[in-house]
Amino acid sequence: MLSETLEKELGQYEIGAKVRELRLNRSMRLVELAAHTSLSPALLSKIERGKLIPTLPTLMRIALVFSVGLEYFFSDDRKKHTFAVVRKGDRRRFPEKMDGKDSAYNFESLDFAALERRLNAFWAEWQPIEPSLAEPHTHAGVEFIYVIEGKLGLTYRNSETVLEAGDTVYFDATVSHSYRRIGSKPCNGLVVTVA
Amino acid sequence: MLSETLEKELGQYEIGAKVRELRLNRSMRLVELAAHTSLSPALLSKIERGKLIPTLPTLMRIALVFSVGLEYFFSDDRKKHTFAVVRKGDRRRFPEKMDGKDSAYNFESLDFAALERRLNAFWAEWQPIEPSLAEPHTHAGVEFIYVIEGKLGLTYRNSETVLEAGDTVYFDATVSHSYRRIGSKPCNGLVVTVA
DNA sequence: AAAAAAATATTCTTGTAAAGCAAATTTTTC
DNA sequence: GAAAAATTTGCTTTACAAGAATATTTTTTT
Repeated sequence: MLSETLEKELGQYEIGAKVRELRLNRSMRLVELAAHTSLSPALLSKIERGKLIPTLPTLMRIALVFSVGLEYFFSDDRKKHTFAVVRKGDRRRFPEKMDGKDSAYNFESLDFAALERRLNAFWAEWQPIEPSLAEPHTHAGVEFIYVIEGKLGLTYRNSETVLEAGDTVYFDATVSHSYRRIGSKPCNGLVVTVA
Repeated sequence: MLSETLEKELGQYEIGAKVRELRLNRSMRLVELAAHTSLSPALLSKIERGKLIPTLPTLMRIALVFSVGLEYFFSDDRKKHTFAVVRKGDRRRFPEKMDGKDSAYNFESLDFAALERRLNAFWAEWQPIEPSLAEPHTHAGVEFIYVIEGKLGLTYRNSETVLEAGDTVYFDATVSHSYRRIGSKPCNGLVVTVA
């Protein structure tokens, strides 16, 4: 029998639902898909209803009919991307304030709440702090920074890079990184992450 | 037996190679991975060498050990994301110039040439033009724009949205879109695309 | 450099669950 | 409401993934 958590982990992908969606989008019958894949309608029915986990060769046959890669079944790219505007004054600002004292960064989320969370953007304002207080952090995906004004120190892995207005940096965010404002002039810019 | 083309199609993903890479990156032995997954070293050996196609539950067990999703094995995201800085003065500018007259946009690529082309960023400067000359275009993925200064008109599908300094917009780039500068003051901003 | 140890690979066997078949049920059409 | 079409369910078969044991290769040790 399949372990409890394992079944749940696999379930999240909704492989069957995706197959059914692909098929119905082309108003194809089970028998037709069966013919194209050399599989039985019964099998396809079970797969679509999540009653059975297909083998990879079987899933590959299905993928070939619909001209999708196997990654289709293991990611959530059935994105309904629309169109979203965030006005300068409508940005959600955070953090609120950390027990009285100001925090090192102020971020304003350019928040595309309704959308798939693949791309996240922030307008950021960096406050002057002790370098030691700049907490290194790590997260999934890649990060991209554009400095609009001021001077920003970015510590990546061990060494610090100084970025000035108009400079850009791109890096793997799974490696620990931290930033700090350098100098007395205001420092802000754009932070974009893609997970 | 497995069909010829089917085997080839599955082979492209190099599932085994990815498993081995994950394991060796953590200098883990087959026996250790076997212990963590409750699978036999022999089985893992076969999988890594492509001698056997694992079932999805088996692959899921492996994925869980390395904290990756199953999509890891079906896409080419074994990204060698390093760390890249583009200085303000080092941007590659384009277009050069279109037969004498200036073009509607000037883009400066914040070019991460060596990296996987998932995220592309540009610094853009929009010139004043006749609305009719703003060619609508379309490309894969999503697009994100942050207006640094000036007033930008973005036509999406049919209607135009006016963006001012600090405003942001995000949209599905597979829908036709075009931009134009509004007013006499300079207009520029950041354009980020994720394909 | 040889021997010992460790790690990986191969072979053969077995058990499980995917895949098929055929009958039953549900849904659609006339 | 009957007939037809499409899908689902239960049962059976069978392919092949997974394991155990053995062999080979690689690495380490003295």
